[in-house]
Amino acid sequence: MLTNLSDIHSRYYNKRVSLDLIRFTPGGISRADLARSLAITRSAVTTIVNDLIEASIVREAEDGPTTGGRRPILLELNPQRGKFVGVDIGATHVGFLVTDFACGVLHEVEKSFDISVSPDLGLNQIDRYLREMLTGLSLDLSEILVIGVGIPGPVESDQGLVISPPLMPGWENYPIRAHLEEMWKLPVSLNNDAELGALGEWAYGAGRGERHLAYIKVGSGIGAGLLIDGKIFRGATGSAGEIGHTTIREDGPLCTCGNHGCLETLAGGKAIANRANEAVQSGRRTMMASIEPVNHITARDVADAARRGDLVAQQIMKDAGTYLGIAIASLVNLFNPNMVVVGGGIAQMGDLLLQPIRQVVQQRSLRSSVQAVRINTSVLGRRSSSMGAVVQAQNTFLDHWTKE
Amino acid sequence: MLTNLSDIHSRYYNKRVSLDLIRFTPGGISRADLARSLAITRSAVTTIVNDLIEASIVREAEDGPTTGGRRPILLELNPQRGKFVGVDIGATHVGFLVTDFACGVLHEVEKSFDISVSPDLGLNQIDRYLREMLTGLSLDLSEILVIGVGIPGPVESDQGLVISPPLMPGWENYPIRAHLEEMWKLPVSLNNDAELGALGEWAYGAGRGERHLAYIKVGSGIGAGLLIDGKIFRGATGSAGEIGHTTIREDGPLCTCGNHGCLETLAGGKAIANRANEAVQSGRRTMMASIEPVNHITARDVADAARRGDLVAQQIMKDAGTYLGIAIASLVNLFNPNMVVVGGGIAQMGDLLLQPIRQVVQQRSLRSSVQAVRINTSVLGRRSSSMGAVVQAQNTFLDHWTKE
DNA sequence: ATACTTTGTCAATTTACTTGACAATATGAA
DNA sequence: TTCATATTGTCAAGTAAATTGACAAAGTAT
Repeated sequence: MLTNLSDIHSRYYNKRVSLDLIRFTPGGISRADLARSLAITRSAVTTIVNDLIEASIVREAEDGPTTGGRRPILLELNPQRGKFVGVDIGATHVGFLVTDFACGVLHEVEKSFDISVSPDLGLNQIDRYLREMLTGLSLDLSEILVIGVGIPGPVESDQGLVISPPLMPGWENYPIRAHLEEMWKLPVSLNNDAELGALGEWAYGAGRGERHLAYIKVGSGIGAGLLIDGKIFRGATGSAGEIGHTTIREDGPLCTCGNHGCLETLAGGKAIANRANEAVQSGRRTMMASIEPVNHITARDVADAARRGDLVAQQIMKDAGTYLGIAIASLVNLFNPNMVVVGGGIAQMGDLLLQPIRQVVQQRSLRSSVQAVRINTSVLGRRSSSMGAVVQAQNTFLDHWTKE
Repeated sequence: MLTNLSDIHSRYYNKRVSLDLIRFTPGGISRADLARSLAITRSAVTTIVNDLIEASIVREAEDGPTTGGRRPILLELNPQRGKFVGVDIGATHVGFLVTDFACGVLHEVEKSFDISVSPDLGLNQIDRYLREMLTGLSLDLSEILVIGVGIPGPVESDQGLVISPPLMPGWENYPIRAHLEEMWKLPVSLNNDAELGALGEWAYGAGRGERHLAYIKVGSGIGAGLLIDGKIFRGATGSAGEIGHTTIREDGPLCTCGNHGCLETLAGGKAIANRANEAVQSGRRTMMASIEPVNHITARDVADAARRGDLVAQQIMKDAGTYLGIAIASLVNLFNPNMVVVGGGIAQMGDLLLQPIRQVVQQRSLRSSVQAVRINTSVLGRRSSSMGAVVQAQNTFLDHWTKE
């Protein structure tokens, strides 16, 4: 996050960064600490913080631990300043999160969804889900400050649309953000779901405060979100981190993108399901053989079986982990992150998946990069992207507020 | 380059960015343009520029092209403000560049060097080369403002040393920068050579002004330098861009790093030489068979033969290009750069190398990323790293000056 | 000529920050 | 307890980097 001057005018920089430090410093931060972090005097911080308190954005919390002098007064966001909504649009589901101003979760819903319908139909469906949820909470749309939205394709963030998304071909160049802002009469921030997962885990999950973080989202597809200095890195056209279509085995299965042996065809949710169905059909001894209807085993079934000790399922997960490891090893070599967070549905597997990943990375990556990187599964689980969407919504609000 | 506020105090930010805009805007920049870029008023720019002119850092150049009103006065660096030296330490050679304050080249030398000697001996050798060169130019060390140094290993830039460098094992944790500053009584900036190549090509070469740039240096080893928003990206431990040890073929040749089939063993200078020697030994028809002594064909010999139409040599170069393409395709997917510059000795091959690279990237990378990326060979040639070293030296000087 | 633009500068004002002081708390030693 | 020392937070006065609003200088278009 830590704000960039290309976005914010230099005049308001210290005010904006103070807000970020208050938002993301674990255990809160005092005025004196702010002064040290910003390299300005305590007096200057006093006037900045007075501004923030007067605008009801920040409030004083309890006193902090002493260090041999007067106790510091810790500062925190004022949860009552307003509400945010985060929407995580997936290929088959859409998740909603309602939070207070400090990102405290007030409500959470997940609904089924089909990304392959037209954008018009899809966004109207999402609109109905959202209004239904808010009605149930006795909330009006106008009480929401900003809505953050995540979507499984490369986002061109200036224009608020997706460009050449492999998973959602019909949505190309559709003005998603403009449509939503028109529909809801609210500011909307639109981002790629893996980017948001990275942001969510960085802010409140497994990667709190890590400088450079990569979040690998393994769902139907596979994508990575990259955070550099706590800021989302999008690349030239918003498709940085699209590792799902990296070739891992040239003689591998055919992918929807036209190539053979993409990571997605080897370690994605569908790939895992396919391999399980093949195993059952070829008559191997596995508890997955009893799953009905025949040939409809899902990735989730494989994960369940693996957890219950099924050797065939475990081998499938281990293979998927190895393929993921190959891609992550090359990411670690190129990007040298402080942390890699593995998320998406598959991440619930925990060590069964992490162990082969860690092993391959250890073997294939440069020593100095391996020593620096922590590899773990997501802490927020299916919430990471919608949580990231809320953080981006909060960002949008604070950016706008700071400018005036 | 474009300066980051984490390095520079917010008070001096506009002054520092003005300098960068004056340095790197092709065709110069006027006060009015500065005001627009910085989003401050022309009055404010006037006082900033007056400061810079009074310090002899900037001067007024000729008038710019009119746009229907008074002609703008273009600003440029004052070449006479002082001199910089750039040093590019390679595995087998060391290159020196002496420039004026505006990075205009005054002198250039390349000497043979052996990185496998101890750091003490190596740095003393470099010291002798430098003093010899300056004597020849009737220059005293004290007339140099800053010396920029590039080195073929991952640099920990705070401490000014290399960590676990595959190419220069004896140098690990040796305080290189401290030693040089002590020896020369001058400020020294130490960076990885591929990073500097990227910076050099970005500032004055094939990638002028590109937002996100990757520079691939193919020499004895293979490394990449990454520029994000015109700033060097080092990663957590300074080893971002170390793609030489990415596994390309698991059944490939053994690498010095202990793994099999690293990119370096397939497309590096040594790999190319090895394949040529093998071809000659196996009796294939090639003009390289006449090279003496037997079994001592170098990568340069292969390049020469390929350029003169030798089919065996051309096939070897094409294969190397294909392997490089595989690594670059995965870099393009992950990093989504605006431009990839291929440099190092091998880059002189031009299209013979670029064609297979472009073809593989086209085939293996995401469409939206491929459309955005330009792939070209270096313009500065063997100068790119030493030029980048000078740019970093200039950076160091300007950072320091701005703070006081 | 006249109207219209754009660039660069000046004096007066605003504002973000510093300086230097001081009160309010805390710890630790005599 | 009492005193020295340290840290946090605030206040009034001063500094300096910006703004505002004016204007001259230098160009183009009609």
